[in-house]
Amino acid sequence: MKRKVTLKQIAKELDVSISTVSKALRDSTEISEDTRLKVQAFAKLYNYKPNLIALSLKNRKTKNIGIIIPEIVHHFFTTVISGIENVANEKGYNVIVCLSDESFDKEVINMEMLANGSIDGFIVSLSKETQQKRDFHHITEVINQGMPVVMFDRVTNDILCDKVIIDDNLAAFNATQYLVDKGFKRIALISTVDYVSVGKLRTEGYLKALKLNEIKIDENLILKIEDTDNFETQIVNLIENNELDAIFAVNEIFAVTAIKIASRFGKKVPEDISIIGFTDGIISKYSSPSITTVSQNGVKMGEKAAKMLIEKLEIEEGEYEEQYKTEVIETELVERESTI
Amino acid sequence: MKRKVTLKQIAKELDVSISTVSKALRDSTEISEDTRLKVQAFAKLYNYKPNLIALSLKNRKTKNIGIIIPEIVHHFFTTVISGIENVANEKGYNVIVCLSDESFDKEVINMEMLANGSIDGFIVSLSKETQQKRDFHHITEVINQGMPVVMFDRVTNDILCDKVIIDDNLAAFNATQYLVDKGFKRIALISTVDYVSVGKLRTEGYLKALKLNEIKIDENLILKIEDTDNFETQIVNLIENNELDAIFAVNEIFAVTAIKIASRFGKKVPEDISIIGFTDGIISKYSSPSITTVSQNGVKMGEKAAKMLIEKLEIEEGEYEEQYKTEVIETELVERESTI
DNA sequence: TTCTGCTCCGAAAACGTTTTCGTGTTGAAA
DNA sequence: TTTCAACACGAAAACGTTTTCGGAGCAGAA
Repeated sequence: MKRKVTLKQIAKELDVSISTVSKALRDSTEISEDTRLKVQAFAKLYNYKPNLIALSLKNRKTKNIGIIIPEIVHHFFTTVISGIENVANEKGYNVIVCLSDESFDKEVINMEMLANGSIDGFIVSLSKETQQKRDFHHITEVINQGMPVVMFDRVTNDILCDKVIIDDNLAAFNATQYLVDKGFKRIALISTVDYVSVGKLRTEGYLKALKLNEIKIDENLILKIEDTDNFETQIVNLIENNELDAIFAVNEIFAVTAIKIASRFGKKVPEDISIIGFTDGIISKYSSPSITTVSQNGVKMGEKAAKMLIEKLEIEEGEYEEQYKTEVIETELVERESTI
Repeated sequence: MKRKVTLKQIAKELDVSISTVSKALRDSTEISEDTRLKVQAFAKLYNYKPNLIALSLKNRKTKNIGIIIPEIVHHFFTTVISGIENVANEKGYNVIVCLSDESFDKEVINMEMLANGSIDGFIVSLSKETQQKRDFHHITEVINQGMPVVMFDRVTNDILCDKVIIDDNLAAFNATQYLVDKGFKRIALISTVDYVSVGKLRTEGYLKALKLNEIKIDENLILKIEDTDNFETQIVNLIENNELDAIFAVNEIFAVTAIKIASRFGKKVPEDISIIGFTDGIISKYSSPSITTVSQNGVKMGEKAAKMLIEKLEIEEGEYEEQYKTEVIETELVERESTI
């Protein structure tokens, strides 16, 4: 068990100073070729690698990016992480992942933890609880400390920073319009409660499409699911008690559950009822019938977010110009078997 | 934009020495109550938090755990991460995630990167390429440096370290036996190539069950899928050209695909053919029919791995006893709709 | 008065780097 | 012989902590 070798040890061994070793390894012209080669050979032999913690302390840069997301067992978020990793890795950054578990407190604790030197910048998607409380002091705090933050997907207008989102409103509008174009009139919506930003926006898009096409809005066809506890029975009620042409669900789980329940009531998908989901995840792809869905392209979101963050990090050097952008990732309707 | 306050600044402001501030904040008896309270009040006011990088350097402990996995867009691995996070968080550790993308080189680079001070220990699941090359020098190297490593799921006997696995052989045996008990004779296996450790073990379990029950082994019923490219057509061949009672697939994707293809050939699941998968992920749960599967409990694996690692980390202080354990997480057959 | 012991605090080292600023030695130019 | 630049290297500071050790000041005892 040989501990990692340090500059000091090399210096001692070769009977030169630490500074000489450091300079030799960085090919400084201050050092004669003789000693330079000697040092480099020795370093290579002992597999010297600079200690990154020491470098972090010296440079006040960690080359780490902190990610705070509500959940990791969630296909969309993993695709985002994957995208972030792609570009982070390429630019020499590591990724520290923290889960808020949809809890405000954990989100705060994790952020404060990471903010104390462990990372150079944040990529965040807000927890449900945070969105509900509308308390963002932990975010503003790190921003005030000069640490760049990029928010994605679950964002808020109360914070000024870079953001990467999809146009949830438009995507929902397009999905609904797609159903309208197929001639459906009784289109149900399975959404989440309004304090989840994306749920609200998607609901608005749905409503807009109906209004534009002069379809009467029937409140009975709009389901806002509070929590994932007993959402099945709520969907049962929706399908059992209403005549439906089509359903637009704001996520995969709701969509696939709707399919199951529909077929339980003898309604075949897509023959009797068409269903569109949201998020092009594993479920949509492998469900039978496979699900027509709004693809968010999490990888692209992650890549974009990481690019924006790293750009800020590397610029920060010079004068900082407080210019915040909001990037909108285009969505796409992936047509599969769950719609006519 | 106010930068984070340091001990030095507090010391200057209150006109005491840095050591006094440090001691006061740590409630040392060396400091009079007067100055102690004064310092603490000031620190609280300016929201002082110790810089973790400086602490890492001083203590030679980062309180970070490095995770290296082949893929993150993979339900099983995310559940493992989730489990690791659970206990890591509780014990005050952060988690740095790196993806090898199933590539040997990326695995090596990531490990070397993290080994240079960023973390205290590793939790690793080997990439396919690494398993194929059987080159584990990067692992032995960090172990030799005194850095604890815990491997999970995709492990190797060539390395001595703590491991967390499931009994793939037994699990596969049980699943196969379950099918035999239902009276099936012509049971197909959809597995991966042998160099993937778990694929090999599961194949062995399948064979063992057949032998034990004196069922003739038909090589035509055994599919070893090399890569995820055109596995569909291979499964088509299997189902089209053979009379099958049942299928045992070594992962969810293979299982759900088999279901789809079977029904494409007019064979209903489970009436005409029973199917068992592996990994109790989202697909198995939401597929229709939902899939009977071997549940690995990734969360538990992650928790166990993290516990073992942290235990090693906190003991390491005293004398190190080279005692390596291999924990076996029990599996469970989750019965659903895809079997009679 | 001198010694002992206690209270309270500061200097300095250490963790592993990088970098600035000397400084001693050489050789050549004046 | 003196001066000066070039060369090669080292000392030290800095990043932000913690901790050891030493010491100043003071009170009480001898």
